[in-house]
Amino acid sequence: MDDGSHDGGVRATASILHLDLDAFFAAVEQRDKPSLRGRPVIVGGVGGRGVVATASYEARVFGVRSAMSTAEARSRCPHAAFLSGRFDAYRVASLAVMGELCALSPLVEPLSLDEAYVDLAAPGLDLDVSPAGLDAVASRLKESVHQATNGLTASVGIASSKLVAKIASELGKPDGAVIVTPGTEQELLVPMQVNVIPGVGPATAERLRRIGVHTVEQLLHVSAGELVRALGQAHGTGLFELARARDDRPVVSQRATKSVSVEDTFENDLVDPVLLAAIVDRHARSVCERLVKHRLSGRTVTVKVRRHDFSTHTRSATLAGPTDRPVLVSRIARRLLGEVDTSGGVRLLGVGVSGLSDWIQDDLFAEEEDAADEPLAVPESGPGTARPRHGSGYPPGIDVEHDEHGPGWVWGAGLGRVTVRFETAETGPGPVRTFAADDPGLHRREISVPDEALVEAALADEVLTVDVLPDEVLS
DNA sequence: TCTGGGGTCCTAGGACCC
DNA sequence: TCTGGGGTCCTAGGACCC
Repeated sequence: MDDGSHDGGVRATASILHLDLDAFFAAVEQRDKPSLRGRPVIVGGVGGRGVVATASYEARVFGVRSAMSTAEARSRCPHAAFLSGRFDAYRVASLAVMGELCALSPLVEPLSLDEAYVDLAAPGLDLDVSPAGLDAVASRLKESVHQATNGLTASVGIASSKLVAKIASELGKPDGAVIVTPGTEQELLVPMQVNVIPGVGPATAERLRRIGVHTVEQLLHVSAGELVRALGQAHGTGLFELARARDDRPVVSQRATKSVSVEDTFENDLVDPVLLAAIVDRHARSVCERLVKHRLSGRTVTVKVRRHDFSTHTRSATLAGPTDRPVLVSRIARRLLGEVDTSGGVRLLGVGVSGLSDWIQDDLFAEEEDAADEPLAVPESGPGTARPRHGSGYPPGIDVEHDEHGPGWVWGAGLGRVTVRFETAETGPGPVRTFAADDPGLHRREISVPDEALVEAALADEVLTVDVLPDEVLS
């Protein structure tokens, strides 16, 4: 590759901007409630097991930091205002900020409610990236964020890479802007502690300390091989490059969601299995609500248990096809919970779904209504594309995940036959049967017929999935 | 005074297939 | 009869980020 840049793909111009709102949650509270201005404000969990999400600068003077337990924050700063947070308000403010960023460039990558990267050299954009030009960009942006949010301040870093832009915005805090001239990145990093590099947390810092590394300068003297030995392949080679300010990660605007989860830490440890199962149900419902809202479904259900001693355990199971059904997620999650010893008390309980698909059968139906004359496509994904339907008279105790495409889909596809595959989560694929597609009672009647796989599943209280597939897909 | 909730990515071992 | 190696999927745990 010969594009004039040989520094691990780092750009020749400072065209990546990182914006970070100052003490965001606390700043929104102070903005909306004048009596809090100039006072220490701490937003986070206010219960006995809460932690600090954001401390205002007035509270930081007393040593209060993010991720500190609220109990410790109270002892350090008893006169602070402790607030549990108003996420709707934070979301509104965040959207306003992201709007200003999108006005600056079409390529914006939000990292959280209060942080984002912006590509100042996005295709079609013709910004002045000279030092004077970047100064103007930064001050105009800070001003427009201030306006759009009714008074919030942000810090801005601009550099030739994500790594350095982020470190630069941190240096600018609060309410500042730091522009790093291309070519000077390395000298900026060298005197810093290794933990300024994003990805170097307490565990990595401790491993580095053990090989005598505290600063970036010292990190430069460690070979790639030695770093890989100490930190593993990905982290080792990654850190070797970052220490040299070599970072060619692009700004990526939309990243797909990989998982959805809900968890809850209890004021007191719970032991009652009935209560725990009820909480699993509640979490499963709320996870599925969010899946539906985002038009997603997922194949892998995970239960997370943090026990009285803070040890954390997960159990997961993967279905043949994706689901967004609370009863199914709940059923599996309950079973997984049963595999964990909870007799000593449970501190935290969570339910998550991953292995997400962005399609569900409802999408297909909706499209078909709009384009009824289009040939009906069979989803490439194969099994598990059918939308579940409730109350179809299955044998008691059997939960059917996938069932019955309905006439609009399978029959409209003009196929002569459909294939039904019986499958349980435990035993894998069961019998495969083919039916004439024009039998209107086919699914209901066949599924009601006692079938070995069905009976076994019912007796074992297992999850049953029935995939309805056109012949071509199955073969 | 013990350690939130929502995520992402990585590692390592085993199963399974070619 | 013995000996493989690579790729993919799944599971459990851990580090890290805001």
